[in-house]
Amino acid sequence: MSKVKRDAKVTKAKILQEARTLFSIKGFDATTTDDIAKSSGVNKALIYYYFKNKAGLYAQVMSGLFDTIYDEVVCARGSCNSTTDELHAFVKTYAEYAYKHSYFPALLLRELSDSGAHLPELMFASMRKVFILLSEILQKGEREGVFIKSIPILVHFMIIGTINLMVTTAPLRKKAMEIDDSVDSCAECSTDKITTDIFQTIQKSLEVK
Amino acid sequence: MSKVKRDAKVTKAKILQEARTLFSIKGFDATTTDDIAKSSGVNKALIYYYFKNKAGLYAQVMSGLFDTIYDEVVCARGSCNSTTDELHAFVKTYAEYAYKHSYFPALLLRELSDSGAHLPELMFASMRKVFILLSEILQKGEREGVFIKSIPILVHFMIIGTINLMVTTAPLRKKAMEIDDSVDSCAECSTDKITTDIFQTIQKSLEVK
Amino acid sequence: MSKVKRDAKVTKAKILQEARTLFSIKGFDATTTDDIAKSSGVNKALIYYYFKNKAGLYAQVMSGLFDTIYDEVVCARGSCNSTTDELHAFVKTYAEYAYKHSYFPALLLRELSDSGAHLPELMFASMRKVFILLSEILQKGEREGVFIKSIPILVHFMIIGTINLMVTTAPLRKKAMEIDDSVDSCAECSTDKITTDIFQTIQKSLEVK
Amino acid sequence: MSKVKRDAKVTKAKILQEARTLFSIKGFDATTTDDIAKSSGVNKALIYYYFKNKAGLYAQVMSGLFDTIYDEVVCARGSCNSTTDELHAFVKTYAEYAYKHSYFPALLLRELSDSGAHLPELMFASMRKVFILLSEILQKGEREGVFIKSIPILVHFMIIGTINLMVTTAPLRKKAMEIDDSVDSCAECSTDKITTDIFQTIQKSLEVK
DNA sequence: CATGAATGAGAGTTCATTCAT
DNA sequence: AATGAATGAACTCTCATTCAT
Repeated sequence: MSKVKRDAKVTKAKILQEARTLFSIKGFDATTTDDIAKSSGVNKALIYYYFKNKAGLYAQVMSGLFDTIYDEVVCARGSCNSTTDELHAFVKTYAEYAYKHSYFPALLLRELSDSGAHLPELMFASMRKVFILLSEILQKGEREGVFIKSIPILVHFMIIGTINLMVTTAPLRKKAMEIDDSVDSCAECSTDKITTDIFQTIQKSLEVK
Repeated sequence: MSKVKRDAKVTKAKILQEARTLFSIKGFDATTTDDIAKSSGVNKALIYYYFKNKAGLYAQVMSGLFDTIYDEVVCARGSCNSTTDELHAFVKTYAEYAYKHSYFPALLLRELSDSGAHLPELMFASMRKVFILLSEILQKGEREGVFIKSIPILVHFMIIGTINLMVTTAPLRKKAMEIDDSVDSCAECSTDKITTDIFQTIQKSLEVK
Repeated sequence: MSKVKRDAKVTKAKILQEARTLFSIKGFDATTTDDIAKSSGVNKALIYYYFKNKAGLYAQVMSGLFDTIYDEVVCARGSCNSTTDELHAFVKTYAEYAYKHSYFPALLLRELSDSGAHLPELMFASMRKVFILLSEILQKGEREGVFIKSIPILVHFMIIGTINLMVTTAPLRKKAMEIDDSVDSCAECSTDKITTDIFQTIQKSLEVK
Repeated sequence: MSKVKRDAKVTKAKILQEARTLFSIKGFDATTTDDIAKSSGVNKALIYYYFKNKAGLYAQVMSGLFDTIYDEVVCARGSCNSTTDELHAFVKTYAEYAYKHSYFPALLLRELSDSGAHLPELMFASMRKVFILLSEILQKGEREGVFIKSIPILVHFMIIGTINLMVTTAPLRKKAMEIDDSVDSCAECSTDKITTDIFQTIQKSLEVK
């Protein structure tokens, strides 16, 4: 029994958390294992002991993220009483998650911009699960006659593409506004306003006339 | 007719072209100046002679891209005879450009995922010009009573976000389809189909009832 | 008894020693970190691990030297029983140190010829301490009425300037003598003779008539 | 006949002058041919055309210096009417030259700190000529019975060592004074005062009692 | 006489990774 | 479980020098 209680799980979690933050801020390449070790307050070699190497740590960081978001969407969907509501819940949950964990959009966009070159299997599967969820909602709506037939992946990308860009460009848009406010770049829009607008756009396009 | 090339313009252009390709495939960090020099068939030091440093080369590469796309949109807009047409031209031009120069979406997403941390002024200005273009179209439509009031940046991100993701994920979606084709991920959709769908979605959401 | 060396202190000392030698022979710029690493039998990166960068190593090398000389002078001064003796001890100690560690005058002259452009704070402080020591001796002599009032820095530079030049030009003077011995350039003078001569010169100039 | 009169001599002189300044400020290694070319307003390649290489330029710069100082001392000596006066003229001329052309002491000290490793023959000869001059004065004084027997090289180094250090450390001493003025480092002494003090010191030590 | 284009050889520095304890 | 010491392979950037005109 050691003096200081050193729980492997706690240490590992701390490393994962710091890595997630750093990877999202600086990207995979620009984040060094030294950075992560320092932030986590552990020795660099320990990272290799736990995660084999930098790529292994990255993979673990990434796959954790999508599982969380998947769970949240599933959960939110539970308390809906119409398919339209479910669509709304999807948009709302995703947007709120993205705004709350602003490292997430950065990581996702960067990952997708690689054409999945390094995309670990695990992460791909997790990402896909979220997409399947939306597909199910759209199909259900179609069957019920409340949505017209659509191309699910386009709807999906329209939702998450817009939200992700809004989150990652937030500081940029704020800066732009200070320089030139003649064009509204929604620099101070609330998450709610954005969520609503995106949902309405999607809904209108799916509407059965 | 000399064997030795000593034409600054030609050499510079060659470097820029190879750099563009490499940056888009591997990103800024993972692309080395050695790579670029080798691909361009020039001595590494020449890159520094012309572009001061790696970041300088990157900045020139990026701003060149947006200027090109801006010009193409402006050009396409010229032969339109309604504001709705102009919107269509915007979507179509952007989509076609993105599909044709598939390195572009990767570069853009990667850049935006950095929250503009390294975003050179030059590039920011070029990007903004494209956005302003769309804003003008939307405002004109409003004034004419053919579009409802909208949030330009959301419309913009909806268009380019969707297109960029479709382009960068193309190989990924193809791979996914081979594994599991139960959910349509539009792996073989034509540029035209995608353009049309996106345009219609946007149009419906802007429609005055 | 392990074969592999993992003793930080020993390794660090070895690097410092080799660096000192190389810097004194070739100067800061012409000495490469590769040279130092090779001489020390360590990996180049280890230099950065211990000293942050080349300049940091240099600073450590230099301030170490002055601290040593300071200590030696203080020590020698301890066993003196007159202020004149103390002055003699100063000259003698400095001269003996300079002749024994002949890399030192080279490093010092080179450093001072830079007008302190790169002079690290640490080193400046160490250098100054030696000067203050001499100042104290001179002041004490004044108070006691054995020395006339003098300008300490001039006395200091007269002593160390002469000694340093004698040491660094030793090979040059030997070479010169072989070519033309009509003018005595003291090519084979002993340290003792030089020390005595310098001391007497200074003493005479300080003498109260 | 070209439009703009481009006199080779003028261009060469300009390069030499700028090189002298730069070498004295930054030393041989840290001065780049780019620096010199830019300062001189000429193309880099021209330096190679005129001086073969960087070392050649350096050699030309250096040997020019000592010839000048030699001439000035010889000249000053001409209007003296005692050997003591001649000694005074030597100190005075050297000090004034050093203070006026403050790049000179830096170059000299740096050069001497190399133990003449790179010292070009030409420069060595020029330096030696100045020393011989002093030797002659000292010998003459001895013969006349006004000076005691001395070691010429020590007298020489005492004079030029002190002066050179005073000039090169001027900025350093000024800085030191601002921080701590408890010890006088002669930060604001005039050239005249320094010259006088050095001369008197030397004179006293040579005095026949 | 003068220049812009181009190069080769390295220099300092960084970093993922491993070793020994 | 955890650490400081050590390494090898790269990477960015610099610079003296040369080429072609």
